[in-house]
Amino acid sequence: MRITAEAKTETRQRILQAATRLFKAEGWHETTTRGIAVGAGIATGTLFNYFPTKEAIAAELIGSALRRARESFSGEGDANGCLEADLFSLIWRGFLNLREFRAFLAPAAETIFSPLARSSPESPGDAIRVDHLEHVEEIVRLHGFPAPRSAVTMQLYWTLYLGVFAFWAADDSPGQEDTLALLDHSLKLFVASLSTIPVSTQEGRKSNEHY
Amino acid sequence: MRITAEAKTETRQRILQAATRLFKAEGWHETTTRGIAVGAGIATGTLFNYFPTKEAIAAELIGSALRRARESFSGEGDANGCLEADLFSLIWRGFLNLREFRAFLAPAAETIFSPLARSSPESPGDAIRVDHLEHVEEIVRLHGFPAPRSAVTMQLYWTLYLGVFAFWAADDSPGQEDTLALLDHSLKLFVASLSTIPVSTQEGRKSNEHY
DNA sequence: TTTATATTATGAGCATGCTCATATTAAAAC
DNA sequence: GTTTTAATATGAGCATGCTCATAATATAAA
Repeated sequence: MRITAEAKTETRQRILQAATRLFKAEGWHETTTRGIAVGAGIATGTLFNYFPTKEAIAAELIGSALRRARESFSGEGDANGCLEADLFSLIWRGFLNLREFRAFLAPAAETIFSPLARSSPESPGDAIRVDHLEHVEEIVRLHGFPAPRSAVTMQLYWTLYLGVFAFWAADDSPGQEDTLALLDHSLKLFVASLSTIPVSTQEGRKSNEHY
Repeated sequence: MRITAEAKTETRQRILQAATRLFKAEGWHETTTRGIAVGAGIATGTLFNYFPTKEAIAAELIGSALRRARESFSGEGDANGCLEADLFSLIWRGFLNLREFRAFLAPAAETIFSPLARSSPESPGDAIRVDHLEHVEEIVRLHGFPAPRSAVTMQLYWTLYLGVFAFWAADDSPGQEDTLALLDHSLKLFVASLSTIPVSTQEGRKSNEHY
């Protein structure tokens, strides 16, 4: 047995498809790795040659959905409003792309990128966080704010983002309008915080002509 | 076998003591329920007559530490600064009381009160969240703000609190000064948000003479 | 074609959180 | 003191995420 590169990516795809189907049909906790393996037509052990953990499978689904959202955001040149509007657009696009996963997302994401989980680079959710934050920083910079590299600032952004994310995952209001309200509110706070940096970590104080 | 009320509370205490010792010595994931049972001198099954889950044991430890912090806060009449200072004092007292658990707190709390975990009343961390939020609302009211019952507002508070909590649990800066900075910043945002409520859920707009 | 090698697939097996049928026992009923 | 009863203790056992020794096989070497 050697390489067979395309056979491997094919198996990988079958795993992701089976996992998607089962997560959506049965839920996160109810779906077993054995079940995914059967669905993909492989043995249990083989599954773990492709993904190190069950979480990593979901992280791949989530990550690629968010990647597509990011690409469509940059691609369509959607970055043309004020900072707040652009961040809103980026985040909301992400939610739209994750919509089909919403039902099982909360319990899955709990383990994948809980703020409590010390995010080590090997954690499946870490790449998602890093990618998202990089894009956000870029957008912030494009709007004339100095790079908000302060650990406090970006920590705060991620906290707010996760809060909105968690709320959205459980929001059954029509059109998720409650999430819209929370996202709106959270972004206002974040943008405001860019101009009101704590005294200890002074930066980003000029070029706040936006507010 | 009947009642023996004091024997039961004694066993309960032994469980909590053994759990504390093991969590601190071995860590959250490394500590097994079997180990706790042995440490408490009971059978594995008996453990689950006292606590429904492993998380519930940790939740009891965390909850009672925070309860003591709350009592010392109210007892000593420490509520005498501005709103921001009082919230700071309450939260920081909580951290001080949790200090001995800090090492294993992050992985434990991840499952106990992740924002992603849809908080059902039967979740072990739900009582902790509810108690804390009630106290915060009371403090906010004492400072002349109308009850911030808006779901958005309190959702936002809890998000910020968890963000600070998570940061604190992993913060190894001297004196946890980075946590101090983040907490300061987060509270400023929350207090500011009390006076800048989103248009859809209008409330809390008057009596903002504090800021 | 045959043999060797590197790589992937396999499923029995492990650890652990938790359950449940059964055993045990302290108090009530007699 | 004996029997009955109801609460509690027990540990074998289950489900599941994941591991690892072994089997299988596609390619390279001979």
